[in-house]
Amino acid sequence: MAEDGRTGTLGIGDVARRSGVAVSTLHFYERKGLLSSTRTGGNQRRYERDVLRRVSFIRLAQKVGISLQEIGEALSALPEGRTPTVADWARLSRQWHDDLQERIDGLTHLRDDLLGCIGCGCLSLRSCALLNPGDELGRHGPGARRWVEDEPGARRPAADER
Amino acid sequence: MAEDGRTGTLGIGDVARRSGVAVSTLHFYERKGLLSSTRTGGNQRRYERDVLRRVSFIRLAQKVGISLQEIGEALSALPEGRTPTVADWARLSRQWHDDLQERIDGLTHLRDDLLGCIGCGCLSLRSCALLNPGDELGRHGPGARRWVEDEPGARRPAADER
DNA sequence: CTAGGACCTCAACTATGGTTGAGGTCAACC
DNA sequence: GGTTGACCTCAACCATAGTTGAGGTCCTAG
Repeated sequence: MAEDGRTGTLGIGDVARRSGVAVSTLHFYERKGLLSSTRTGGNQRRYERDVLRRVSFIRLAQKVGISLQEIGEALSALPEGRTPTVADWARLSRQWHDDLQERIDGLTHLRDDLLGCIGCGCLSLRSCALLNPGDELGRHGPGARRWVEDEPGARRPAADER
Repeated sequence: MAEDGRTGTLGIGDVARRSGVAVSTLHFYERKGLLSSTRTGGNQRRYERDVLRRVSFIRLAQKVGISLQEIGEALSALPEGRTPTVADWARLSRQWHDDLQERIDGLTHLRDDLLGCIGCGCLSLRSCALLNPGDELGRHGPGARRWVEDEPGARRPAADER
């Protein structure tokens, strides 16, 4: 379908072409509650133009490393029943901005530690700051909880010590 | 098993406790070729002490956002048949450091764009730098290829235009 | 009025990074 | 020498983020 000049609505193919995401991805986002559409009598999706902004926002947030679930929660916090305003988007993006800043700080910290710590081989030492994580980025499960030395002669923890 | 004082080798439980990763994860890493072990007569794994360094390195690299596959490639590029030296680790970590710096640069760029671009609502404009991606972080498939305006009155591309 | 492209649903499949459980063996302590 | 905890394999399962394909319908242009 080409864009409907009268109603200003878009078919899914239009949205895919104009947003750069695959039709299957739009279906997927809709299943996940990130997008919504109305249907024609023939059961085909019609989108309001604001869907393009939503899709842009989703892709952008993903780049920043935010999961679809979190994105969905943020989007669903938008005022219901009306097209989000610039102010709505700005509020959300400020939140993303802060998250982003945190991630940058975490990575920067990690980078500095990497130079000072692994670079010198102390990856093997229990005192290593990197390996006793502040866990800036530890988003994969409980993750690393404890790291000890593996050099002979250094103090060894008792077997039952955590 | 507690650590073997005579041979200096470690059982999988020791490695798990001391590295902070689950036994199942060590199995998994071994299946993926990231770790290796010898076996006792009773088919139980025995690890050299250097495995702790490898595990630390793997977890660290993951934090930096490197996939297990890439980590495996880097590890397999280590000189064969000998325990990696501090210099080997340093070479690898320098590579990670550079990757990390790139990611930081990308995120920083994104953060600045976020303030200047979404913050002002121009997410909807085709000229938006963010939405015509340099794709610093676009690691999810072909990803966004094209983003256009969705405001009435602006130029609209022909239907067959990409 | 018919051909063909666009669209529909649903199920299955991909890859990553693991975890969980069943069923069985090993080994160390009493 | 038996009990118990640590270990083994293998298969199945979880979540995330989608993609692919089968089988069928819609709709628009010629």
